[in-house]
Amino acid sequence: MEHNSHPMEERRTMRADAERNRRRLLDAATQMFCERGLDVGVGEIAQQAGVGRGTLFRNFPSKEHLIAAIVVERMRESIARGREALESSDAGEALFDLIEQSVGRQQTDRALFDAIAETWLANDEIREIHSQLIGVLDALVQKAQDAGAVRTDISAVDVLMLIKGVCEAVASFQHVNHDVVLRQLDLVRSAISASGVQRPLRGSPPSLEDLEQAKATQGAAAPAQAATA
Amino acid sequence: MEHNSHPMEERRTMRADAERNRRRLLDAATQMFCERGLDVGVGEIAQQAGVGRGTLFRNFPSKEHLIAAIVVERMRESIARGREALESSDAGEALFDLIEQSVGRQQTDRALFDAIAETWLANDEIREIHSQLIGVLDALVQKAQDAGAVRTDISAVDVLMLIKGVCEAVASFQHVNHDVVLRQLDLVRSAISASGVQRPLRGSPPSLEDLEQAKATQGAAAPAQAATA
DNA sequence: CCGTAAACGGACCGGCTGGTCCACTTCACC
DNA sequence: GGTGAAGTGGACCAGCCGGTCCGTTTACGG
Repeated sequence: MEHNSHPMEERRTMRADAERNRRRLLDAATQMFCERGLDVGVGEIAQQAGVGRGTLFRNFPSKEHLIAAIVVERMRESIARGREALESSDAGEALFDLIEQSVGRQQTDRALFDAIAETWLANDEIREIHSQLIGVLDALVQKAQDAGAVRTDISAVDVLMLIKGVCEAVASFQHVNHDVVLRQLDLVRSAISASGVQRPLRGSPPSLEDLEQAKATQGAAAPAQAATA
Repeated sequence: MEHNSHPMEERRTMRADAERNRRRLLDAATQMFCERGLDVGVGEIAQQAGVGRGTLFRNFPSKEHLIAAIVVERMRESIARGREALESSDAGEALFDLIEQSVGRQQTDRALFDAIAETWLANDEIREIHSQLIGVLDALVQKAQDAGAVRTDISAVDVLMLIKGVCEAVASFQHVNHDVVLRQLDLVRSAISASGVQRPLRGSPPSLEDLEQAKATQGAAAPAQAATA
């Protein structure tokens, strides 16, 4: 037995040190990406994790795979927090809290959302998880709307974009005073809350497809285009 | 002519072809940065402009200088549009329009705001222009507040961050359906409009200094510095 | 026209990046 | 403890990047 597990199965067990190193890599990379953006070098990451570059590339076939792994991990966490929020009795507050939490977590994380945006189509796993995330958010928004806390003409995608907006705005003026962030969050709250709605939003509440389809149309154009002078 | 102009003065006149090439470079770079982000190579830019790399580097001592030049140009345009908006009789609408315009212009421009964020401290000229921009925006917000269209507890910086947020959110999910953008703009409008204010914003209206000071604390790490000029 | 300084462009450079390879170490099972 | 496979790490590679240099071309005043 002993090599009992079929070799064709996914790796059954990793050697303890291997697993530990993988974790270290993930942690170091997460931290460094968050602090310094997506283009920190793999060498630096490996060093920070206390392993050699070879180890990094055995665990993650390419830098992109590493990024993808981190993104997946983070999104799983987000989904978990979303599910938790769904349990709350006050859906409105739960939603606002979730938004605030998300921004707070990403506030110092320059790169994570970037990574999602850049890789989400490239990787099936990420697509899948992303749609789960939207699903949870959608349920929460729905619940908050039913509770009368949130205006009824918005969708989870709208909310997601608001969150991303705040994250990005904050990130790009690095380390703004925390008050500024709180104010932005208050403004978001004011934007989506049910009371004080004066005019309906243009268009109709977008769904996940509205993002994916859009992305597809321009996927081809990216690398091409020679000069033509 | 007289080489009348002192040689130490700024270049008085450029040779016609030189000026034309500079313009081409600027245009090509603007377009490419907007479409494909800040890390398109200088070679490609030069090629697209139909000149050699040498020409590029004579006009702009480094890639960063090129970026800075573009940013300055764009910001000047923004300021002009802001001044125009100030003339309007309906300050509220003028402000909303300006926001919508700004987002619209940047919608396909992945990189411009990035560039501002990354270079604004490094380059005195950009700092100066940026503060002018805030000034104009401030006047407009003020006027809209006096007209009762905009809630009184926000500042130009708040508005700027909102604009940036929408731009970034849109940019990172590249080419989202235009409806989604309009909805975000409506949400912003709803957030900052005077009617329907339910609760005051936390903290106090931030000023330009709140951004700069924040930036300064971490400025040490910046890449600039060598560029004395 | 002609002379010349300005402008040009692309060959070239050093450095850095993501990614590969393989001699060596370590774990885990007997 | 012995043994072999799994795991390791750093030397190494190719390609790309921003930036320089210099022989050639071009605009433009006379």
